[in-house]
Amino acid sequence: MTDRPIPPAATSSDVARLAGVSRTTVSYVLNGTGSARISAATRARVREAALRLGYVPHAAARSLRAGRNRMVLMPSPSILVGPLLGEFFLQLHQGLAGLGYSIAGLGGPAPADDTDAARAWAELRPAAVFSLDGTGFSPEGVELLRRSGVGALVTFAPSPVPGVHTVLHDPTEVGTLAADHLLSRGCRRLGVVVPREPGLELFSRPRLQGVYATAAAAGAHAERLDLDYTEESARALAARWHELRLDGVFAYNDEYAMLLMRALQDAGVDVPARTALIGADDLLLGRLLRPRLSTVRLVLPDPHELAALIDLSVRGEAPSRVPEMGLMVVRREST
Amino acid sequence: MTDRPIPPAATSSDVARLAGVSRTTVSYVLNGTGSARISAATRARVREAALRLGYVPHAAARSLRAGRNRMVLMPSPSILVGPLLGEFFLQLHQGLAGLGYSIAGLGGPAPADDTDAARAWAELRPAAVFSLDGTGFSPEGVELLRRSGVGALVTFAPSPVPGVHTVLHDPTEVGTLAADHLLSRGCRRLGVVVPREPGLELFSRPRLQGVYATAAAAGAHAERLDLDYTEESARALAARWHELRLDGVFAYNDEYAMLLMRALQDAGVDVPARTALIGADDLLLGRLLRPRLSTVRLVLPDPHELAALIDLSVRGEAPSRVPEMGLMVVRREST
DNA sequence: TTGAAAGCGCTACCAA
DNA sequence: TTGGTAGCGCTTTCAA
Repeated sequence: MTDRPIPPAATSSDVARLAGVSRTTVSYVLNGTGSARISAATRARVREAALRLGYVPHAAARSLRAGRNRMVLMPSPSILVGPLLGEFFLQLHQGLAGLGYSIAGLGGPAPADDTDAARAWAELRPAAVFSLDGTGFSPEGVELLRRSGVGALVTFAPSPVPGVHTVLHDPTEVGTLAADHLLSRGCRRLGVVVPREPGLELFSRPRLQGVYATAAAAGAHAERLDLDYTEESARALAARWHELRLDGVFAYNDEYAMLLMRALQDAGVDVPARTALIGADDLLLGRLLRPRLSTVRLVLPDPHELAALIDLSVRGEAPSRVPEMGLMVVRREST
Repeated sequence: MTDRPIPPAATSSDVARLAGVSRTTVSYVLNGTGSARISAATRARVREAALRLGYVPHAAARSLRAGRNRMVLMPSPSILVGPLLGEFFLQLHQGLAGLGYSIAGLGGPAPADDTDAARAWAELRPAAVFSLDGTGFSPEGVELLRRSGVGALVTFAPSPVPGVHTVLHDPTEVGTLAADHLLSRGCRRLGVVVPREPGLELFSRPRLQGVYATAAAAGAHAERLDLDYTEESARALAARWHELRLDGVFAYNDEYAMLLMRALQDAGVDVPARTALIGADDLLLGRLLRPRLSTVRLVLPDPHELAALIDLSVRGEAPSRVPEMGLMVVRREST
């Protein structure tokens, strides 16, 4: 890190002075607002001056004056970046938060401080907030954000969240599809692998519920199998396999499915003959397992459609429809 | 989405009016600045009014006035969130960018618009920018950000980036360690699996170089094996295995290693007897393979130390030292 | 074709 | 203990 003293940031006044024009003119030229009315020579002088000074407009001042903002906030749960980096970011956030900083980007806050999160975002007066896992969108959070003039709130959720554009995705349905599939393969005693990792409960619980409901409706048995993301835990589970007498298992996702499959095979349990196994998320690794892993695949909505929706909503128009998330069972060899 | 009209955001003037005090007093109370000098009764009235109005301070106005900001920007490459979501976010970004929005959060811009990215961040006048993969930290970008008053720039890189707090991590070293390990296991003809995915080149190329250099120094052979993240590609590679006559392979990471191991085993190539195989990143899945996968493990720096460093740097003090990233070979059964 | 000036919401200096 | 007020950097209306 060089410690050469840094010149203070150039303002539009500095640019104006160097170019020998008024701030008005600078603004017109740089924003192309009244450009047609400014002579080419002046335009060139202003541009040159801006470049020379390394001028960068001050977003805060601009949005303060404009009364609005073109920033879209996309906070994200640390689970999305995997356990190693996720943990790192989470702790980094905590450290910075403790020092009084707010963070825009990876590894969002714990779901605990829900309306705190909303408040932090509201302070930034963004045009939109896209909270993947719904953090910050409690009723109070939504109220707060809307009253702060945030134009569009978007999330993924099983049922419409009031005041929020909800991309419908019912995690229950993942469990339902998996259970339906297992039942159609003749299974009558189902197990559901549920991760013990705390952050995942939000996703795992509904998947479990889906299996329960479907099994109950078909008069089949279903039970929950808690699992740590470790070999030991999987081994312990596999050791109990005889007494469990399960003929079909839905694992939270393909990684947990792989974990269990390995343990079952090591314990001499044949998949799928003895126990059928299906995962979720359709990771490549599922195709590399032997037997190849059946899975429930998620189909994300069209990003461009979503972008257009956000824009529409920010501009105060009511979008006609919100895209949905799709699901499909991919049958391979493990079921 | 309810379409109930939203009241305009409350300002500190609104709070002052409702509480029957001046804006000064509101500011003092809410920020605890001169709190000691404000009567408890007044404090309570102000707090009550703020709550009733759902008042949220306007970060832009505040940082404009204060001349500084407490925001840390952590843009992130979409690779980090996996291929499915990564692709989704990347396209969402593009869509929004096309509509004139700037995005803070997941799935940053392509490395192409490097100084564009820096300019976008500079406009926000954040206290710090932590760019994991160094995007935006070209010499021009750094200059731009520093001149815009950004207090701390942090990144991971193999050698100190001028003007940036660099958490030293030499990806070359990953290749070096892997190659050293393979050589120590008696391998003389090394292969290096390099992903064809474009975003990964930044990381894969140095790892390859590390192997080349180490092999050359030991008088051993090393060659590059391009691989798509698909089964077909791995199968095709395995089919050429006889002619390649390699006795040791370093795969870009554990996932690619798993991909190759599967293909090799399907082709009847014994690992490690015929060819030793080592991955990187120490993912759980490596421990689930048979044989268990050897790997090069990354040891991230202490997040709290990093947070403290950022704070120090923002406050204009020169931190004594920047934490480093560590590496270690984890030997299992595949080598 | 260009400039002067008001004002966005907030904080902090100075006065009362 | 509290209030008046200036000014952060920018855009935009109105006037020249």
